[in-house]
Amino acid sequence: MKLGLCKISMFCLARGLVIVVTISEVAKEAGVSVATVSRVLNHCGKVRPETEQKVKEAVVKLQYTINMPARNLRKNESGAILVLARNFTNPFYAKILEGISDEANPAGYNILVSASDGNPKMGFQCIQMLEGRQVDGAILLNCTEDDAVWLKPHIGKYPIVQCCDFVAAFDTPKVIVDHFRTGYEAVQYLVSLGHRRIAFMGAENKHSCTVQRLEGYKKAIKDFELDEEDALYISADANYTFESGCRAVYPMLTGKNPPTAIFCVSDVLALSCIFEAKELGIRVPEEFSVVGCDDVEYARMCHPFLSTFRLPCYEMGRESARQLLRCIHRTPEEYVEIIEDFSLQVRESTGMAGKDVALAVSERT
Amino acid sequence: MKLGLCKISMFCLARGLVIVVTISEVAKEAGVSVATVSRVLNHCGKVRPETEQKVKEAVVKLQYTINMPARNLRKNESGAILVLARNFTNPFYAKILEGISDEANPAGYNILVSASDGNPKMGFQCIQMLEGRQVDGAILLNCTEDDAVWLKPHIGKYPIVQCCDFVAAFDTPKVIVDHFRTGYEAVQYLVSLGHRRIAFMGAENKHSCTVQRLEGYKKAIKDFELDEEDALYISADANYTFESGCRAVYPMLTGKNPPTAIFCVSDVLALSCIFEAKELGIRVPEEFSVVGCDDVEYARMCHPFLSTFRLPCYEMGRESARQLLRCIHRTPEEYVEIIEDFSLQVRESTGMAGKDVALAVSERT
DNA sequence: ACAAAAAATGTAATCCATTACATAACTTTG
DNA sequence: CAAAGTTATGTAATGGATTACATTTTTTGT
Repeated sequence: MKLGLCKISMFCLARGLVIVVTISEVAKEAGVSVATVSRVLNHCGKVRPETEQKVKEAVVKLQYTINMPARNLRKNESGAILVLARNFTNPFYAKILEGISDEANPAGYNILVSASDGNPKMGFQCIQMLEGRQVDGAILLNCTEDDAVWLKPHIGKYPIVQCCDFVAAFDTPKVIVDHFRTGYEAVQYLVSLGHRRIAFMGAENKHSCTVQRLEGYKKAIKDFELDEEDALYISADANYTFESGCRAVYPMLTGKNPPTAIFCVSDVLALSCIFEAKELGIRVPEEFSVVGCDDVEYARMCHPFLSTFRLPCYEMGRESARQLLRCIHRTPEEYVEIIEDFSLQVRESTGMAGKDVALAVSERT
Repeated sequence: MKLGLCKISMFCLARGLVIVVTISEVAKEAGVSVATVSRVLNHCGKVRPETEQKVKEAVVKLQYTINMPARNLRKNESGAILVLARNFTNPFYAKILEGISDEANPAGYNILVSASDGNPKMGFQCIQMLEGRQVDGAILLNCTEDDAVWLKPHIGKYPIVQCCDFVAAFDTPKVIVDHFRTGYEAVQYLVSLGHRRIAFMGAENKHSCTVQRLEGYKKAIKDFELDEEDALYISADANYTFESGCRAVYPMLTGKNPPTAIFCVSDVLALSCIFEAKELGIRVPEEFSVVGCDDVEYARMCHPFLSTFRLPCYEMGRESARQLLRCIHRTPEEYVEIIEDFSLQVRESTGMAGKDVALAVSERT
């Protein structure tokens, strides 16, 4: 780290000189009472147009701005909502966040973010901020059973929405996709291509998307009477990192009787499978098919383009915010479990089982 | 979108029943004055250990939590900082955000995020939140000349730090890398591999990283007496999208006398060049070398691994937060321009000019 | 044991906007 | 033109914590 040219910030001096203009000064300037000023500011109550004009002029002249903490105190609200996620480096969460912003900002709410990094301090933080009235509600992106300790006693007390990953038993609005179905349909799709040995890559966490997809996968394996072996379930680390995906899939690909296809609970993991397969000289999709989940933008940045489930992240974000605002404004709907649709994007990382057929297929698409 | 099982939220009912415990109730319970309770809560002033004990017990018994808006009003602070960026979908910004959080959270500050999407409402928002005392300071990730209108009159009035992209003329603390040098060194490096026709891919924005890299590039082109042609400068869209990168590089690669190397102002754009080259049957790096910027994790997810400049995003985030907190606490340092180091990660997307030599090199590494 | 110094605690003002209620000004109606 | 009804405006309480200053209690020194 290098230090640049010397520039002394005049900040200290300047800061002390800021004169704080309050509502009563505006009132004095306009020759009215504070109540009238407040009424103009809040567009409520009856004010004679000419009075309103005077007030507005005074506001401009004195460059008045509302002191939000004061208003918040009086109104007992904060005008902010909390978004709690494992991390925002994941483009998947970033997209949800975008949706939340687009819905909440126009409604006058600010977004506070907090990355829990998967550890349970999350609950403490969250409750802390709700109790401290720093936020009016929270959207949880990675709720798991582990959160019962802190969440259970507070459900119904504060506006909380579960988005994406969730725990069914917690009675909050939920905006989710049917993860079980993704697992089931992934297998179904691969079976339709002729695969019989299909692996599953999860992650070392209790996220519902991981857990339920595995269940869907297992159900499908049973239903279609496919090879059922513990060796076919592997796990990357809790954060779905590329390296952990490579490490997890390597022994499977080099062992005897490897699978001909795999379903991964995230795109990054799917990319790691494709990468590792290529490293080992295994052709994708001719010899090994890979299905991912999320449809991040990187899924189409190098060949083979990834076949993956597209989840409506942005829309889920918006819907979560919508639900949360309903709770905050005490107008929740009767239906609080909203299941968004997903769709399988068939691209280049999947093909028919058996090389020759596969080649023919991949050439056709 | 489908609606799930009917679950009526009991939220409405429960909410109304929350009894608000105030500091004076705690005082009464503990048999002391509010001042004493406050002193215990803030760990300031002298309080007899046994009194402190009584207060703490009362706090636990009544489940008291501080009303933050009230405290903030009195202390004239918000305990929050604003991070303004074009978007957080970009992993580059997400990483910076992570650094900011890790520094600011332990110091008791919450993080408010706002995606400006590159439009000038940004300034309005930012000033709005500072004036409204909703945040104690702001970190700007995409400051450009366009922001002068709103920013100039407020510099020194509010704690503001420029991170990453910046405008030199705005006298705020800056945490940056020397973008000019990245441009220069990219060319220098490519020249060392024997390249003489080197292109540059920028973006349709005024970000300093785009602008200054182009300047560094041009200077190097002059210094090394290389081919200097307008046709060698191309631009992707303002958001550095993959598709726009593909569109921009296509005519160049298919035109006559194409370059043998290109330097891109972002990794996603570099990946788009590699992609497009491969589509056209141009081998990377044997026939076409590509250098990126940012070193996002996707740079090493498929071959050829991208040669790129690694910027210390996380550390820049931390340092920005550190600087901002100094401003907020009125203890800015004498040096407010902090230049972080970058490093070129030489990987597989660059090679010697001329196929045979290039092959030899790529095999060696 | 008593004055002086130090420590602990309490009282009340303060931060600034909102809003219930009171009052004033203005219309309408018979 | 007065009474009743509307509409506009003002007064003062309120939200819940912090903190300067005042007062009480404890400790120290002789």
